[in-house]
Amino acid sequence: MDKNYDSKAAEAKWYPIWEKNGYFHQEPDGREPYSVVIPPPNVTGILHMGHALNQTIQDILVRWRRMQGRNTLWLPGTDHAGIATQNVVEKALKKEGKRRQDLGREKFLERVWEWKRQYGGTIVHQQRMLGNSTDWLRERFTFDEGCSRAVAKVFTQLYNEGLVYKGNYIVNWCPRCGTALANDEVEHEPNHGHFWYVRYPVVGSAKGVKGEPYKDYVMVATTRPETLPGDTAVAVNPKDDRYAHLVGKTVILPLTGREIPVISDDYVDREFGTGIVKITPAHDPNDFLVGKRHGLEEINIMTDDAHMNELAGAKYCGMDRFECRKAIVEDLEAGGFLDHIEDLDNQVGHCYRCHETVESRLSKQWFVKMKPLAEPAIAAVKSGEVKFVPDRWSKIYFNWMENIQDWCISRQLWWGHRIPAYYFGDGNVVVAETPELALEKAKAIDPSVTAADLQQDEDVLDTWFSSWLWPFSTLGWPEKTKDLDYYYPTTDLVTAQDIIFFWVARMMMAGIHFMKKPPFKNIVIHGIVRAADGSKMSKSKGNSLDPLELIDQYSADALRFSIALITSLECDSKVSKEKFEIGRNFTTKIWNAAKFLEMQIAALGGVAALAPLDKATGLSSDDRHILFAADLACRKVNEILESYRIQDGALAVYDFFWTQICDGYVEYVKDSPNKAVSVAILRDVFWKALRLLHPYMPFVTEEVAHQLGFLKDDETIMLQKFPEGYSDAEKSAWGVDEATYDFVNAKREAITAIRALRAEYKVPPATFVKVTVATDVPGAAAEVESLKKSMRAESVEFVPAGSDLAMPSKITKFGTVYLSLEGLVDKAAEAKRIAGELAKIGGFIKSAEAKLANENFVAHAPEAVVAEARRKLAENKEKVAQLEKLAKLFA
RNA sequence: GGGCUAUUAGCUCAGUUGGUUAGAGCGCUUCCUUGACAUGGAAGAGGUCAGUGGUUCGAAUCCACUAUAGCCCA
Repeated sequence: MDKNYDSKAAEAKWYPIWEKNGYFHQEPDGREPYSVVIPPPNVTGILHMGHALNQTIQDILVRWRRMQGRNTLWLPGTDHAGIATQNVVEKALKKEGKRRQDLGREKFLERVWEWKRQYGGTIVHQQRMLGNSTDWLRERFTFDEGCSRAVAKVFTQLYNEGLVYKGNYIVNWCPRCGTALANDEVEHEPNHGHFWYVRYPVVGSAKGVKGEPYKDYVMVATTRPETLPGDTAVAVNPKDDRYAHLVGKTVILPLTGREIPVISDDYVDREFGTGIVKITPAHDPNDFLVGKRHGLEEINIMTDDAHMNELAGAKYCGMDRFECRKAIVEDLEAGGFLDHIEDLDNQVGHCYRCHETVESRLSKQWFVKMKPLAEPAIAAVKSGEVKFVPDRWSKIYFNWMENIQDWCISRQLWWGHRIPAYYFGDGNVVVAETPELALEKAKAIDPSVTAADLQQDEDVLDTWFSSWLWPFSTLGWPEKTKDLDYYYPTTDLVTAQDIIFFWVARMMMAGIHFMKKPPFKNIVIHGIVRAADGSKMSKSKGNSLDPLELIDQYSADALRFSIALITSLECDSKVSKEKFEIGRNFTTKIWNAAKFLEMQIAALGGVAALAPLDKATGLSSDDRHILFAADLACRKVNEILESYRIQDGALAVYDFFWTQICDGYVEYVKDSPNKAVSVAILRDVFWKALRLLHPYMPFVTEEVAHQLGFLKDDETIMLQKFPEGYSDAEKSAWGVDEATYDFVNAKREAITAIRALRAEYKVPPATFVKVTVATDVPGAAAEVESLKKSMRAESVEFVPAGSDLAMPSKITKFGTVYLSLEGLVDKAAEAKRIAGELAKIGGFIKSAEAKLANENFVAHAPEAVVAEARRKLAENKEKVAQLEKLAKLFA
């Protein structure tokens, strides 16, 4: 093996081999399936830390299940990201001085597809760098032919069921993207705004002039004065006595002179502002509802790019909305209508794609009726059929599902699934999966209709309208495929909290509605990767880490292992670059330990010289200790991964490999009296450790497994059996039990004690010391050689427990260890040290005695707990007795 | 306004249903380049578990309130 591990070479070598040999791909068979669909990244996207975390978790689970022997599918793909992709191509067009309208719909779409072919593979390529074991043969795209067919079918079916409808409603409108947005595509952000207090004169009252206000008016507080020309009423709360006399009267809308009614509605908050609000049904969702209740006129005063139109009045027509706000405020001021201005912090909606301030706008859009779909989706989680991990996310899910609103699914874009609704004649509409079927339906209404008469809806569907079908459209639905039958429902869905509503909840609804089964059994929600200061990573802030850069610097294995070790499912994680040194250092450690093993095997004359484990006899306590530790680690890791505790699993293998194998057993093997057996054992536990590690660090484990000859050239660690520990028969044959494990731990405690004493007394590292151990622990004396080595002692003598010597000592589970300093003992210092220890133990004894003196404790606590407390107390009392005797020797 | 979460060592985080003298990594201190590894080894310092009150024989863990921080929804 080379002196250093070349991660770049290993990663570049193994991934293509895995992919080419089809290790990621399996076909339906008789085994239990384990299937996962990847949250499809945006096709315009590049790999970020969020993907790295999300996909590392999935790959760990998938590789683990595959090694367990499950038939495993991890299905990759991307989504077509309507707005984002269209924006990218429009930007490129702009450089050529063109708009999409100049090309026309068909040409423009050709351009987008061209772009997709050229650049759409970026993230898919980057995912391979991570080592993802996704089945690339089954890669899908939300806008590919099959997914598009699924979308058309779903839209049609929902329309036929009355769950899709078209209506004139107020929607969130992004004036920059020129399209409607769903409620959850709007991000609300704090804004330092103003409250403008405006006087609306009451009709019939004496009119004033500038500087001499109206004698009778109502005072309206508004945050959006530019919408004033669209007002069609002012409203007060019916319970508000202050204004009861105004209800039914008419007021004059300033600047326009238009007369509008004063109405009463529960929606009005008496405490907010003046308790009187202007009602602008075409420009505010709440006002819209009020308007419907009271039959108010809806006056849309803005264009689709947020400029004022002719209905806003000649003076304002053509102005940008914010420009118009200024102008109207000035005019109100000039006309004596503006009373005063207050500062107000409020929330303003922004487009989640381009961040433009969202406008509420009245327009004709398609909606999905959500309540009927939500009910069974709620029930599936309530009944436990589908579980959230961690469970608390189910509360968030219920909260959203129970207050669900209809979903606006039409988008005024070109890039996306065009709505399969066709118009003809005088307001007729048919909805069908294909133009041909639409024509048939149309002919049923009017036999004279031809294909040329059918006008397809201009709008496309929200990208999420295809993503919500992902778990089954990707498996071939609406065809009845083998894949669909075998892999659906998928087992686990792994995603971050921020798309529970966008995606997870909707997939639940679609899965249940169209497949009659929820799309997955477990929904694993992990945190968000944050910058070191806790802020969100963003390109504009410049605080984001690039996973590809980290891979370049530290290796993919290091990135994966580090991220697994530092993130927990429970909360968001703060990461900084230095964190990835953990994984890199671990990789180095694995490589070096492998080199050691290779050398040991070579020294013995090759693998063939190793004694088979089942015939190994005369195992030492250290041999049995590492076998016990290996057994424990295997059991633990399996159990931990069953409950998705990725972080705990990483810690468990890390500790097993580094502490148990490297710090513990490797040191023993160097001087093992029975090398052939010990190296055989090291080889065995090493191979187990590599397989335990493989889901976390796929590349270095594959490379080392081959270098050490665990695998032939044409084999892969990916498909080896995931270790489960040793059989009871093996363990009993070898004498591997907890008692031996504890015995060696006690021995190591004694070694540490001597090393500590050496350090305290500044014994030079090269100096050999004389050690005495006072102990009754059975088998202790047999460890003399390994103790001599580890303590760097010229001699280790054993005397019966209770033999008090006038030397620096420490009390351990292995016995009391004494370090001979041949008359150089600083008596005062030693007395002080002993006094310190006595004080420490004294505190414990006091509390332990109080505890055991408490009858309630003895009566209520489980027997084992009480027994343990007694044992501890006795042990420490004995320690005190010894320390007191020792103290006398130094007095 | 409604809801969720967090607060444990200088930093980042573990601590599974309440039951040892609360752990890890990084950082820090001291020492060590002996043949796997200085991307390393050995030894060590460092915490009244945010605060207050309660339940309990027993609380970092359960409950209530408070403070601080963050997120989601309206």
